[in-house]
Amino acid sequence: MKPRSNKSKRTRKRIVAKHLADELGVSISTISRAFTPDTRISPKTKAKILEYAASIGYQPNPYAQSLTTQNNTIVGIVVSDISNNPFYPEALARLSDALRQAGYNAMLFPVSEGQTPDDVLPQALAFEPEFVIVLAATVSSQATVFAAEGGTNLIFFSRYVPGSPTFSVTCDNADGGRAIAEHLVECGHTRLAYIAGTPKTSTNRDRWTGFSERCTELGVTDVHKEETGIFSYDSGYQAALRMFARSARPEAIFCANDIVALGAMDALRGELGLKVPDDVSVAGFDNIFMSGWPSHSLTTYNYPLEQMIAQTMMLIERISNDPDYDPISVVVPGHLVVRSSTRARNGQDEHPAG
Amino acid sequence: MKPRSNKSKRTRKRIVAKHLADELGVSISTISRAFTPDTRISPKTKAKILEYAASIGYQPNPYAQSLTTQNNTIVGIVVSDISNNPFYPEALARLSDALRQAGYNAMLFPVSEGQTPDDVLPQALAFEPEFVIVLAATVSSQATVFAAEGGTNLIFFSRYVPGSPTFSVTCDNADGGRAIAEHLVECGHTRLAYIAGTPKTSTNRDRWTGFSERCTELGVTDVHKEETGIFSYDSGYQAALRMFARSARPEAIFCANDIVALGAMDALRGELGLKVPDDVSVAGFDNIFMSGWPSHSLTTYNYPLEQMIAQTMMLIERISNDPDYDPISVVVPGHLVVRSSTRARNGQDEHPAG
DNA sequence: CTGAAAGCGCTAACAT
DNA sequence: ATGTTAGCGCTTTCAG
Repeated sequence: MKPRSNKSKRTRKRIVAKHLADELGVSISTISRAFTPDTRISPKTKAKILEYAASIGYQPNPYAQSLTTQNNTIVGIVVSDISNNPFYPEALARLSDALRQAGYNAMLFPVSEGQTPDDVLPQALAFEPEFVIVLAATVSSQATVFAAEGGTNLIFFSRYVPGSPTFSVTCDNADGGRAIAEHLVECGHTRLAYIAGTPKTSTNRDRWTGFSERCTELGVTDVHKEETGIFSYDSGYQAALRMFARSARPEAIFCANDIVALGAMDALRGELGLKVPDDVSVAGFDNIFMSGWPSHSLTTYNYPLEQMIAQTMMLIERISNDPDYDPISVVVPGHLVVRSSTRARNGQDEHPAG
Repeated sequence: MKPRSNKSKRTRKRIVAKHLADELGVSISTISRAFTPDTRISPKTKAKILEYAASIGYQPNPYAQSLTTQNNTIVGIVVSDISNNPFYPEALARLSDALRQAGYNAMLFPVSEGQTPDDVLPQALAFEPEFVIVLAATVSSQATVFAAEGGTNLIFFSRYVPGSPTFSVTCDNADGGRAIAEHLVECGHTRLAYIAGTPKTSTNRDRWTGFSERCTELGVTDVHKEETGIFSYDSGYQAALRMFARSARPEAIFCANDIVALGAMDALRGELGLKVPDDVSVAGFDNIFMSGWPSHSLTTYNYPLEQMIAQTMMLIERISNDPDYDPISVVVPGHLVVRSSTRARNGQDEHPAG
């Protein structure tokens, strides 16, 4: 975190509070008060100062502010495998936007290849942010403790650490798995299959759990699980090929996410010459924008990104107002989006559930 | 940029240099020297300090550092319409990764709906970053001046401001347009069309210019230009429908980017029942990962993201070492990627040009 | 090679 | 309502 050499261009002259004070014939404190809410200052002088400041482009130095007030506007965002799922970048974009609108500044801490979130978390903690949002990654409980000691709240977005008392905002993955199970069974399918994503992730685990449990409840026991190493197009593609190379072919496939589903679908149609949904139904999870394209028109479970962002911001506000607010897991439900990749029964069709 | 209320959890006790000084029986200055390169300090004490610091997780306060040294590690990244093109998020992710590896910290400044980059740039400038990278957006020359006055270097990524002396790193859009033109003509097409993207962008303009100019050079004069308001799937979809509602249908279409091309392709195949490339050839620009999917297998021009990031980092290093380095425009060439959305002639096929 | 002292730009008591 | 003073945690002369 050490400052870099920064030879000034010409003679970079920064405008500081003293300049305004001299120019307007007031003290430096008064300048400060004009920029600090809930402080005693006459509206007249405040207006005068603000106006002059705007005209010359003065803004209080945030580093000095942080130093004196002992707090700052920075929220760290730790992200990993961002380009793997087209949904993460959007989450990142919206999150940082929401943060900015709430007066925070998002600082990005990408986890590079070969690194773990634990490697980059300290860098984020150096800025002593009130919050660090961990997006699509897991962090050791060790690191969690470090953060807590520094007074930083870790918020897991779209992931959670089971058993560990941390803040998290996730999609209701189990409910999604259940919804898909119901839908496929309703379509009349009895030989089902699941194509998995990254094994150790909570998303993968919970989607499978919800799916298989609901299947059992509905009396469907022929549910195959096909493992893959990772959430990816190619994973889905290869998994589908493997499954259909066997004799017992499924009638319907639920994929761990849309990307995997899209891959599976392309393998089924392109490589195996099967028709979707006539020969096999395919469903995904996330409802990424490509899933709505006519080329795939994928049935899926909508990932409630908007609400998750909103919940995250609410959480941040709550914690900010009450530092002793206890860790909670916010689980946001999504909804089924039926398109034409699953066999429609009785004229049932696009059924916009939300 | 004003600090937010931040009541401490329990009694948040930050570790500061004085603590180490007391504990190790040295002065604060010595602690500082242990973390500052090129300073006189005995290797022994330095090692002792660094070791102890690591054990208790001490890091110098970056705010204090910035205040005293008058420089910082922050690089602002101004981004807009990030979710419109799946390529931007990747650029963002890689850029911030590269920055971090170079010792910088990426701070995100998203341009929200209804805002312009000019609205958020001041927020970035408040942190007095040495650099602000402007991604996929344009900034008024007015704002450019403000930045320069504060000593901040603006670097346009994937955009440039014609005529204005600024730093920019762009893809060779004109070359790409030319390459596609050559390819389509080589395929034997004579009635060509271009589906545009966001009108005022340099990417859209340059791709069209290169394309149309090369067509002319090659003696092909029947080139239609179909405008759209924006780079999007739907733009491509609708534009294709409009074009094919007319009597003079093109034989080949070059789309301003892959997203537009994918939309056009789906309209052609799904809605109009045409075959690609048998009835019409379609080419895009960017080579986003979906373009390689079997479902579309789109011929395109590879966007040299990797090299552009590398060039950007080189630029940053140069400017950092020589603050009077004059503004330059770095233009990075990509290469043609032929897939099966364009009619192959003489057994010509996937021809990996890079 | 190390310590003491000054000061970066600002905010927050404390006076007035 | 405004000015004065004392730091925030660090780096950097300047002494030694």
